[in-house]
Amino acid sequence: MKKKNVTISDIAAEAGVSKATVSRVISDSPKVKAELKARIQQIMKDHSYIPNHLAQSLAGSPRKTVGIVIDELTNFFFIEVADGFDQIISQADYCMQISSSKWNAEKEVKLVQHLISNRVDGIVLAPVSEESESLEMLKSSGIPFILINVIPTQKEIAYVSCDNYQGGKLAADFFNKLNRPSNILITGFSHQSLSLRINGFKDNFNRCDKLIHYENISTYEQGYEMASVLVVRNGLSDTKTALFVTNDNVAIGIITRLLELGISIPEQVSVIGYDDIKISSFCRVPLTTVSQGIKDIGKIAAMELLEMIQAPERPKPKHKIEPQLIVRQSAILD
Amino acid sequence: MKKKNVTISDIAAEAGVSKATVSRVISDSPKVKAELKARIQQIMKDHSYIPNHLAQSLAGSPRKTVGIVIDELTNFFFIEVADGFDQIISQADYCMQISSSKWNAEKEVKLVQHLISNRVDGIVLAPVSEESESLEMLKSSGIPFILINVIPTQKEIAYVSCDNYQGGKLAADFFNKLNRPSNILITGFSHQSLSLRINGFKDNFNRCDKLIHYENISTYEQGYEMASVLVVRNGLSDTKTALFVTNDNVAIGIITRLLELGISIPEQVSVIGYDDIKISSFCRVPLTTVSQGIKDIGKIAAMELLEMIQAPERPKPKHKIEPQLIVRQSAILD
DNA sequence: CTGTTAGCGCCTTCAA
DNA sequence: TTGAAGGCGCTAACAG
Repeated sequence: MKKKNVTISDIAAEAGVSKATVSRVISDSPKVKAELKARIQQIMKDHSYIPNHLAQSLAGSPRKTVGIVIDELTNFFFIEVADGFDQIISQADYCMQISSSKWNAEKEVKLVQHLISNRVDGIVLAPVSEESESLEMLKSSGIPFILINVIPTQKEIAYVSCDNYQGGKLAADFFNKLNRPSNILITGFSHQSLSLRINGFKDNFNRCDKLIHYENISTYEQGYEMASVLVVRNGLSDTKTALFVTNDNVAIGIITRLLELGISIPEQVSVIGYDDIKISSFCRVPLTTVSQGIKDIGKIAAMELLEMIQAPERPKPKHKIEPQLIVRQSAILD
Repeated sequence: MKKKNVTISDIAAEAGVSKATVSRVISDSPKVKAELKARIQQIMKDHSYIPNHLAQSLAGSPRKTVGIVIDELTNFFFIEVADGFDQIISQADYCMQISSSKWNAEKEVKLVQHLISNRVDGIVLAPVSEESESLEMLKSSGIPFILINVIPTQKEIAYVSCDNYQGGKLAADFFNKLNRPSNILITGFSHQSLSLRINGFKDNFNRCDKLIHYENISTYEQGYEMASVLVVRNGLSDTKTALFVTNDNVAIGIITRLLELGISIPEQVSVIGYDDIKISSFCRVPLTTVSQGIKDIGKIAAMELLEMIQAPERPKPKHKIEPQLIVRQSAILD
């Protein structure tokens, strides 16, 4: 005997009016006599009636909902982007739904499909790959969408992304000036944003022949552990070294461990990170890092998405955010 | 001339069959001739047809969606809970939607209402207050729900929460043994979980008369800044002090700053945190903290919620998780 | 195996 | 200012 959901008919019956009238009360239409309206509202309240939004949407009323699919929940980069996004979107009285693909292309497709089939008003996607299957689905769905953290290979797709190549170049320029005998590059999962950073770095660093490159280091913990390995394998205690770590989380993990091992930063080992997540400026050795204005990414994406929802036919907005090297303490020029 | 969404009728027409048949193909029913099925699937693919999930749900097919409302996105506690929750929930092939109330009761109500009106199958809520308005809505909605990070005052409400009073007591016991001349308590926003920790602490710490209490410190940054104040105002450099900080994020911020100021931890200042977020074990001075098994909270909530969705009539599950003091380095007994 | 007929809960003309 | 009727896209019995 599960409690049946109360519907518009129920409350219409109880009020002795038609469903249409109740519907008008729901949408706060001005053309219902005030007294009647009040009475109906009371009845709705008494029954804790909440309109079925699925039915409302099916029948044509606005969803007021947008979805955002990120790659990873436990990564401050994405969380900060989502947070910035939420700030704008909720001001406009939209609801935001986050979900995480966990860097899994299949899961991403599933989530995007779910969003589309739920007919949300707009979608923000941080795609696992720049040639994600999701893109075709998104395009043919007709739902406005924006990509983040990637520059789409196809034209006519909206995006907000850092100029990652340029970011890599900034780090390389700094490395060139730093001019350390030993130089190490530490990167994460394979992803367009990463390849560009790597290319930007390698194309501009003038001693790539001796560059050591470690891949697939993506988390704070992995960085922390990696640091010990680095010390042993690459003689960090003996040779003055520079580290370019393409993810702040990892960089902070590395620094934390290096300090524990008594290695001075930036004197003995200089570290440049990437992202400029919030804690980078607060950690033990404030991080010199390539900033991509994280909060902005979320906010810009939100504003543009809102625009696209209003006016879907406009040309697709494309934001390539200029990165900036923030010099703090983990790597400085003398 | 916006592209009209393709519907089940469209593809039925094109295939020259009835909507019912297409519907059967959608739900992968076995009783459609293989050949026909293949042909219809092809047509669906050609049109990038994605069924309208709103209509499906309205007509009775399962939503396969659950919602989780947390208080704060940029807080590892909630993110880790959500991540654990997601792990279980997605194995069961459900979609999870996260949203954040930002510690705002009104926004919480709005989000919960949104979830209910979207007729999700289940809801997890970290309520801003233990007497949240949301509870009534949730109860009368008939949708299974579980509260986290709070012990509801009403009976018959499912929850998964740490025994926060006990957590406070654990810290107090440790403080008693530590027996420092100066003792400071640093807490965050007003919330049941916090009051209990405070009570548990105060009821069991045997020198409360001299206890100094700072409130409303909730983030890493605030902790970082607070530390400088503490040093000046409470003479941390002169008097051996113990700090109980009811949030790891804050504790780490404080420690970071204290180290910068040349204060030794745990010798000069001992710090006990609360939550045992992931980075607590990896930070510069691994944190002694009260663990509430964060990942477990999410996972247990997920498993129970799934059960509740299957069998709504069963007694409501209630999990009071026993906290545990994890002694690492930031506070140790000699 | 496939088609027909009803709704699901709500909104939206169009009349009254 | 209110009501009646049709339809949104899909599923679920029943028939055939």
